[in-house]
Amino acid sequence: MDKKYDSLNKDQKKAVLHTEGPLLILAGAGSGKTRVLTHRIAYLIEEKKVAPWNILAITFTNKAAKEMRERVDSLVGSGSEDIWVSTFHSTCVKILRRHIDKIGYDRYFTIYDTDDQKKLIRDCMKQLNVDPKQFKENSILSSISSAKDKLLTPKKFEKQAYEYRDQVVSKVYTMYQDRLKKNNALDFDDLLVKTVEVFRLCPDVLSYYQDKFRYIMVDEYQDTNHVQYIFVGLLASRYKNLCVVGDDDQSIYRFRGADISNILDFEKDFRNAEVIKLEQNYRSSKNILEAANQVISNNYGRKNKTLYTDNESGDLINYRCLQNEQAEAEFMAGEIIKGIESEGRDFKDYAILYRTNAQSRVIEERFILNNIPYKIVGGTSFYQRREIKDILAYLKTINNSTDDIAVKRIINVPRRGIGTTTINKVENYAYNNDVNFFDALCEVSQIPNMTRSSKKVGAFTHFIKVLRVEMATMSLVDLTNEVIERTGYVKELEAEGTDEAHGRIDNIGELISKLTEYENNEEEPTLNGFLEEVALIADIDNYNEETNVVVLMTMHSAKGLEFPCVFISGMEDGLFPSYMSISSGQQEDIEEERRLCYVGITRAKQKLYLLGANSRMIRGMTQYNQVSRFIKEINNKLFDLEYTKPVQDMPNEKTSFRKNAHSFLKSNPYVVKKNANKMPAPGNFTLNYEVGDLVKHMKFGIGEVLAIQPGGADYEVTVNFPSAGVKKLMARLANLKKA
DNA sequence: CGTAGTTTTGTTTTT
DNA sequence: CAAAACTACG
Repeated sequence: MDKKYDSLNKDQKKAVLHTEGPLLILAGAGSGKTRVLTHRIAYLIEEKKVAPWNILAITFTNKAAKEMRERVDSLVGSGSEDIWVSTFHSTCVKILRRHIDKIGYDRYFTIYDTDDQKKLIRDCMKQLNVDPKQFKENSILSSISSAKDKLLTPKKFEKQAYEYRDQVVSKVYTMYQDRLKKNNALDFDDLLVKTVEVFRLCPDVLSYYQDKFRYIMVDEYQDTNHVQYIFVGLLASRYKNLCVVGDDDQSIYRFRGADISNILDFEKDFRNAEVIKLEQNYRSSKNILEAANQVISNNYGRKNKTLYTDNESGDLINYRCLQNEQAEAEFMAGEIIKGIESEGRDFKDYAILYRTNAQSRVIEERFILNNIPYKIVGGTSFYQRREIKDILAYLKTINNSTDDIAVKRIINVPRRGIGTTTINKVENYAYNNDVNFFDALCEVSQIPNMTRSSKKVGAFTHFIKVLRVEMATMSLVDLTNEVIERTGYVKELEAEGTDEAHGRIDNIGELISKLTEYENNEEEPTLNGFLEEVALIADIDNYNEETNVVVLMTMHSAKGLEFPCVFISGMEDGLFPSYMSISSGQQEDIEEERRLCYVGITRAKQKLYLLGANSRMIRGMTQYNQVSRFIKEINNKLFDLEYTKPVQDMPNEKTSFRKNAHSFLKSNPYVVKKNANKMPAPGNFTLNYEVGDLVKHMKFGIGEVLAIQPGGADYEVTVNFPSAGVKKLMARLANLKKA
């Protein structure tokens, strides 16, 4: 056997060599599970002589899939391109593109994202006269989605809808599903549901894939939902060479239907399943790992395992409660600068993790001010931007005119004088004659009282039809440029002339380059193929750890990643754990948050900061939160108390019952008070300018110094720039030169 | 039909 | 605090 397998530890090796029959690998955080998976695939191909095309590996993100393929490549040399390594969703799309016609769908279906789903649901509610005040589309959407997860068809759902609300949902669900089919569209849940449907209705198709995928591996098994569980079960039922990898402590997608019992009951589902635990952590320092273990030990119903590491104890954990979210951001910026200047760190060594995407804003503002390069992963992603969705809607309309949602999106964008009254008339006509929206538009002359707008509608449908013909002889980039040109989309933005409009134009340029990239990389680039790729992409897929920038993301997005230094921002009750999880009163909700905390902590290799703010602006309201309960679950011996300085002024008496970091630590027996009040000196450098001087800044140009204040290890300099206004800068970062 | 101005609403997390 | 939804007017 090749010596590359010798680098594995005993348990890892056991997992690699166990190739036949069901296998559950309980892989703790940082225990090298990706190494195990890649080596296992290599072993199957090299030593067991399994054909690469007989292997299916399912990962959580496209990024993970790509990485896995690359790593297998470097282990086995070649052949990895024939392995199916992809996410659940892309795997299903691949299967459905070949076989969905067997259950009465068109193989060129489009994929609806959450935005599209919401619009369609709203249309259905309108049609059914469901009061949107009484029934929120979001809650209806999540009911429908969870019904699909459980493989409840509209018919089955109707049968068990006893309550009034369920009956309403049932009506909407039935119509929604019907409209999806008419639009020749599938939503995310459908990708799984329809694949299972194909498998169940067409035994020959199922049989083909069972035989093809003799060896199946599923990563992040703790986050699979019911359909995914059924999907895997169906595929693996013939050979039973199913290897699932997961960690029940890292199950963080319950809100999306993930069912933790899939992993907890694996041994029941597959008798004689082998179970291997990977408990040695190679990632984090002892202190960090111990903190993580302490937090997670407060959960019930876990698989019994304890992570250990041979790594050094490392630094203590830096827990701090700052005055407000601005101070929190400022502190992070300062620490990063310090690390770069005095510890030789790079920007890319740092990750900032938070509970909610909204928290990124303040941090982003601070980083811009301090010239810290950063990248935000998640939130409103590129493909969710209005201008991008608009252009894509044109492409979708050209690609598939039955996609009502896309057509409606662009029918009057840019304005061409087709307003709500016209649209309503066309909509009614479409509904009454059971045709698609675009077809109705084409038959505009049949619709009564439409003399005025029929000309404009005709021009629009003609435009689309022309492009549809031209498409055959054009590249995708040319087609898109043609759309932009002939609609005057960019021209209109130029006329606006605002910063925002220019940003949108830049984004459209970015879309063009993504199209170019797609056309260059793909052997057979098609419009449909591009739209599919776009639909299934997640923001994390574009994250590149090589780029030397600080990365900001939610703890959910950070799963599977690791960084030398990690900040977790917003360690406050009500934010993390979230208000929702506290107020629901359900133990499970808090436990899920705790698992998320465990995920967050275990991302750190060397240095961990847990930060909170005394007050924080949330949705326009200032909130005073208590210290997160998760902080209290960590033994104070692990905190670097030297840096846990007290929060001085409380905002007012009303909030005095809330514990701040200081009073908590004071009342805690573990606390050894050590220089608790000492502020770090302003550092060993001096400023060569003073108040009243003119200074020069890289970005803002020349300005006048209004004030200089010592703050932490640095000076905060207030400068009035004629071009940019008054800015507060950290002296170390701003690199101001006397002018 | 389009616009500007006003009111309401919402936030966990995402393939 | 924003974005979305609504309202009133030309």
